[in-house]
Amino acid sequence: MLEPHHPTRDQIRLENVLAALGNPLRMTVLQVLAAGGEYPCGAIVEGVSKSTLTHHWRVLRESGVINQRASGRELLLSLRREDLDARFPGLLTTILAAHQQSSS
Amino acid sequence: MLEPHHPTRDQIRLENVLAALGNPLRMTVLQVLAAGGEYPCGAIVEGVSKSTLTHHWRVLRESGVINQRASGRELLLSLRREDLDARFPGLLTTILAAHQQSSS
DNA sequence: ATTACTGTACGTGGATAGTCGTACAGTTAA
DNA sequence: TTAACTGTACGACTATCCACGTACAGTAAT
Repeated sequence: MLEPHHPTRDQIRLENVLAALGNPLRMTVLQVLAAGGEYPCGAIVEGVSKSTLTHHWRVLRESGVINQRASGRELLLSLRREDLDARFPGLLTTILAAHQQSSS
Repeated sequence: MLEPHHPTRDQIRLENVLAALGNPLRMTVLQVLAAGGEYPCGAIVEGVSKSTLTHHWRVLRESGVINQRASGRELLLSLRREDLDARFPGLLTTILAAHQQSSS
């Protein structure tokens, strides 16, 4: 399977990250991936069609939030925590904490 | 002039805040207001029509980012820093720092 | 009262977002 | 080699976003 395009660390733009996370489905994905590890595309969100998920993977990938790595017939998703922490220190941690706050 | 509707502190939703700031014009507004104080609508951004600005003021207001207060024939805009800091500790500071990082 | 000023409301048009179904490419298993 | 599985590509459709011009309401100044 072809490796999709990812922005380099320096190409990650704050506005794209915020816009990507300004969506409930994608915020949920962030929360799942924040625990660490890799997940195939189909193992994160339920009740949404495959083509809809593909759309959201693209938004998250092109904004620099996630990485997609081919493995067999799966694409494994993971959070680009090191890159995001290096580019915008504290941002991810603060957003995740705010989301916990918000959903309680 | 009629006071427009603002969400209460508890009604502020993280996703709305992130979506509001995931736009270059509105991020610029945040940066201006972050210095503190109140500004009339027409004194923040140039080169955009009044009706376009009204649209962005609504997005920022309804997401809970800004306050609009009537004063004479002006509406004074200010950042809802206390409310945002109370609701999402550190979020605003981190985003502003990230924006400085991003624009350099 | 009349005029000027500040900003919103409303309608419009083009662009983008979000959803889906179908079709297809690549990989693995039978 | 066939069949099943994972996910993307593409096109369609609806809804929302973003920008604008025009019209109007409220306030202040003349």
